[in-house]
Amino acid sequence: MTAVLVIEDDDRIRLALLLALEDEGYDALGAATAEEGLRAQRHHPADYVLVDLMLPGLDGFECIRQLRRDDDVPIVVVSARDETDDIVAALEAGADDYVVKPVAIRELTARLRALRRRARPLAAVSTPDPVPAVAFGELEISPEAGEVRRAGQQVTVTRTEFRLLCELAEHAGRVLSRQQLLQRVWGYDSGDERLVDVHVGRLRQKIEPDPANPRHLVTLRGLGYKLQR
Amino acid sequence: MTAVLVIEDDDRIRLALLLALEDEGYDALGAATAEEGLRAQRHHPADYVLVDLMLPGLDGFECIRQLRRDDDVPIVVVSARDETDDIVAALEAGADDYVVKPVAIRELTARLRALRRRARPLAAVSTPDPVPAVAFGELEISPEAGEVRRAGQQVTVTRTEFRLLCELAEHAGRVLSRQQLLQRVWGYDSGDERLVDVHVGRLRQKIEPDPANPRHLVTLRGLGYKLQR
DNA sequence: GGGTCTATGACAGTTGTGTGACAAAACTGC
DNA sequence: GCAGTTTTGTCACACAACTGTCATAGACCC
Repeated sequence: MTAVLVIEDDDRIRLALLLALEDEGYDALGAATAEEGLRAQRHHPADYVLVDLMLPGLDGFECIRQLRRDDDVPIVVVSARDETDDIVAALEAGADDYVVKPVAIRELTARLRALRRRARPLAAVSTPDPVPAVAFGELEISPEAGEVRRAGQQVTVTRTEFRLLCELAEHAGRVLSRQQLLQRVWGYDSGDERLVDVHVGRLRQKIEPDPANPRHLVTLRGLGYKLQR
Repeated sequence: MTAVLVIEDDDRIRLALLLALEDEGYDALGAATAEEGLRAQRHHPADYVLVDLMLPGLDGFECIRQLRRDDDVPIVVVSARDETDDIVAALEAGADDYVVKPVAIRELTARLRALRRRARPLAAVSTPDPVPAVAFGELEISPEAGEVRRAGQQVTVTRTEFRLLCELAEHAGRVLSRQQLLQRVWGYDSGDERLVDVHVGRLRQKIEPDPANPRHLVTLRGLGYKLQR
């Protein structure tokens, strides 16, 4: 599950945020001070950090700088102050986004998802030999690791589906005919083209937000299939 | 230099943004409509795109979706509307950030810099080779991608329409008789010439701004059809 | 104004695509 | 090897999209 750390000294606001985030399906954790938050993040790294600016002791700016020193986690400032100076300073300190309280939980989670799309896949940073991942907006394909993620969520695809997806990804934006796919994915020189349809259908069930209206794995009638962002 | 594309229909706001961005050392380019912006980005990709939501013709949301389809460029919405629904919809459509007008230029550039930190180094790997397209004035025909775009906006044409269009484009500026088209597009040595009319009509519905007064796909009475700029 | 040419809406036949059901094949743990 | 599970390929059918024909109305030319 996706974990969020909320660093906010006001108990009521922190609690409200935590509850709202949990309602949205996040695993939310709170900290009342910067020090506490930094410690928590060091020991149990969350996937996102929300941080207030006005904190007792170490303030938000410093908290962001310290977080950034050894963590690439997306940081969103949630502050009551709507001053350009604060916004600029927070972003310069290393924050990724800045929203002004009170903020609708839907906006907040939408911003988290937007950040998720940009967040570096962990592997690319921490693995000495980076896995050549391919990203298509919400879709991430790691051919080496043999895994596929949609909006950060890992989805399990079968080997055939994976090969099919890779083949399409390799020629992203271009149409591949059913014949070409049969050839490249299955190694068949001829065969029933319906086979491709079926596997495309199954793949859509797994990687499309709305499989009935595919946005990435699209059909080009009479031509074949194409993968696009 | 870092290039920014500003898609905003209000001339004064666009100009103000462009000047301010240039002051900050960016190479700023403006577009008054989504269509114009999409075309600009396709031909001269900028490093960032700022886009308004309320645009004449194609609106901002659709513009974002189309940009995202084959571009990983950071997109920031600059809108007068401060509604949660708009913010969520824009972010879901693929925007990376959303700021409310009027916005301090310092905040905007700070947000751009924050986005740059996140800009996917993977982009180079994941961005597919640009799909070759034949440009024809406002029209772009791309056999590889199996698509046709008018003013940057994708239009779906059927296979027959596509072949017909290609045939006309190949002999752009010259008249092709119905017989010639029947021969080349359909492979018929003889047949009802009305068939060509019908398909030309359907094609016009899709690619002409005003299908009743065709400007590109014109009739030459008694001779045939011609594609012109 | 009459003849010719063109545009277009309606329609039915055809083709292409999506999908659920099912059985064969491959894999798994024992 | 065996029983249970997952994956794969085949098939049939329903549905959607496309195509070509036709009829009608309108545009154009002399």
